[in-house]
Amino acid sequence: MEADAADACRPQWTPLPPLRMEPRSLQIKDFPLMSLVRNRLIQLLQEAIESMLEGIGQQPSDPIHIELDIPKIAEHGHYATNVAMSLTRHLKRNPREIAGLILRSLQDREGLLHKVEIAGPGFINFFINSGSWQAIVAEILKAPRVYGRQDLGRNRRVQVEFVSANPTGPLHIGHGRGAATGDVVANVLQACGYSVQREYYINDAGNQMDTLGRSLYYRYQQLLGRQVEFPENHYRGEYMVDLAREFRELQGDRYGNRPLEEVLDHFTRFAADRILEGIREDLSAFGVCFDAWFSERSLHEAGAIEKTIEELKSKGHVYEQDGATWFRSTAFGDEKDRVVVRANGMSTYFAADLAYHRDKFERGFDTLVDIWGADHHGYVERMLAGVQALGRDRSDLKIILVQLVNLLRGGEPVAMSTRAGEFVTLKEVLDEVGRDAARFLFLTRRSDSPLDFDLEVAKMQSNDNPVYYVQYAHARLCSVFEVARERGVHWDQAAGESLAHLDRLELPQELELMRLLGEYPHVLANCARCLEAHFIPYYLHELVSLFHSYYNQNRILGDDPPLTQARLSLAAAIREVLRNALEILGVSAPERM
RNA sequence: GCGCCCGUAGCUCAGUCGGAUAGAGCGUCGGACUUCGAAUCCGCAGGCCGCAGGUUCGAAUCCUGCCGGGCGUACCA
Repeated sequence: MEADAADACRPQWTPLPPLRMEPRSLQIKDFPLMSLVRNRLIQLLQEAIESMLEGIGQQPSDPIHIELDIPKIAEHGHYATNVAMSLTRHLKRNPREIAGLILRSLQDREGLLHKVEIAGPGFINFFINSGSWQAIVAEILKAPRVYGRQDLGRNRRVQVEFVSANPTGPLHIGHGRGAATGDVVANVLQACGYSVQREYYINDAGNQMDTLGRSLYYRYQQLLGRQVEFPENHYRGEYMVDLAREFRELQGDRYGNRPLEEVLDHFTRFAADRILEGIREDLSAFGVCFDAWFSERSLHEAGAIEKTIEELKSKGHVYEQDGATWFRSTAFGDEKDRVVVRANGMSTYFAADLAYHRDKFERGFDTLVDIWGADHHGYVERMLAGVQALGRDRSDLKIILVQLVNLLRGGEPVAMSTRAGEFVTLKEVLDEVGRDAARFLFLTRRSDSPLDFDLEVAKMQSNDNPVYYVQYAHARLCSVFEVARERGVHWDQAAGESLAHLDRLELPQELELMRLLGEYPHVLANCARCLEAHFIPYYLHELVSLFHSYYNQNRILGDDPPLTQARLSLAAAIREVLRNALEILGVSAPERM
């Protein structure tokens, strides 16, 4: 069982090679694999603006942020920027005049640009040379596995903590969404040059653990035929009965006559361990692995909570009132101070959380990312207050709230009540719809937006299901190469890498496809900046949609050998980007389907 | 009551440090397989971006108020 879980945990695709770079000496020009055209253009603009400011005797004030938009209208160019307009205030000149000054200083030595113009209120529109787009294909073919990787993170250490479901029951579909989100955010951060650790926090302390142990104990008693009443607000799910059965098989009937107090610990441990094992298995099946599993109990055992409260006390952030110990979170913007030690001497869950986050920082992480269910949003402010009281910056902790999942079947809501123990587990969903569809659907929504998850749609193998739309494109591309081989057409990959024949790619759709391929690194960078995954599915949809359209109108394998070579190179580049992006999503890229 | 999030096409949703004429899927309707995969493509229709003000060259995006929905408001975990 243990070995199976570990195997399932191993990715079935080839893992990405580790990022090996010297973190210190990095310049933009060292990263040709970032958005090739986009980043080069931004660089040219930066230089132009600096020299323009110098020319008119202005200080290059705050770092100038250059935003490059893709205009909605083709006549406005491939890229457009509004820097001239955003500089009006500082330079006290009108935007079109500034745009003119910038263009005068712009030095396009390598011939990136075909045409530049000033338009509207002061936009600068750029038209890119076809050759620049074609170079993107060559770059992708040279290093497809690392395409999109970049060094935004400069190796800064980030920890992503996610799922962290209480070990009191199996994971349900909502946890699945959190798992997919956390996993992909971590993948993205890794791809963007952060050093990432994935951690699961196990709430294995507190009242709920006793409740868990008692729940098992009572179910066990019932199995032995005792008339015991199962208490309200205990864990009534069917899984608890299964667990009792399993307990009885392994441990026999000898606990039947033992009083609860004597054996509670034993029952609790058994239940928690077994449930946690199940959680691990479910996550493995979902393709989610953690680097570390952190036990709340270990904090208690190490006295970390007391130490944390001591530290807060020494910094003057803690006071006594009504017999309890309070953390003055209002000093950092929380609406109300929070109890850390109750009047009965027990510390609160929040106190453990403070200790936990203190521990994370002590382990050397520069930034912490917490992924929480949106029902915990009321805890965000106090946690941020805690981080600040511990001497860190508020921005060192990023809390991502993942909204709840509404489970539907054929448009009808599926009743889910945790209290009655009737909920749809992640495992059931995976068994029914499959891992690829589940992951993809979880990720096609902004995390802060509630998600309708329809089981019927999810398992539908048709155009209703976006995941197959994307995978189909990949399979189709593979099939093209298969057919080429059958016909004895040899694709000269080396030629593609060296740009040979690529100048034959000049159809508007081809240029647009190449432009999109070039945007991929920028999509990843956006995901890393916003800590959001959903841009990737949307990007994939756009890319694939354009490809399908192109494919239906043009033949890749034709009777013009150089053109065929060029199109095969383009097809290969698209396939590589699809594979690359799907891998980040944890979704397979099938060669056949 | 207070706090957070959300109101964009019939439905589900993108639009993320304010940009030019508002985007996609699904659904409706009509077309395209003798040709590299029709799980695909092409076309038509569909909008006071919840409402009202404000900020400015410019607002779906920022601010204020209201309306509607979700969640949270413990010396629970």
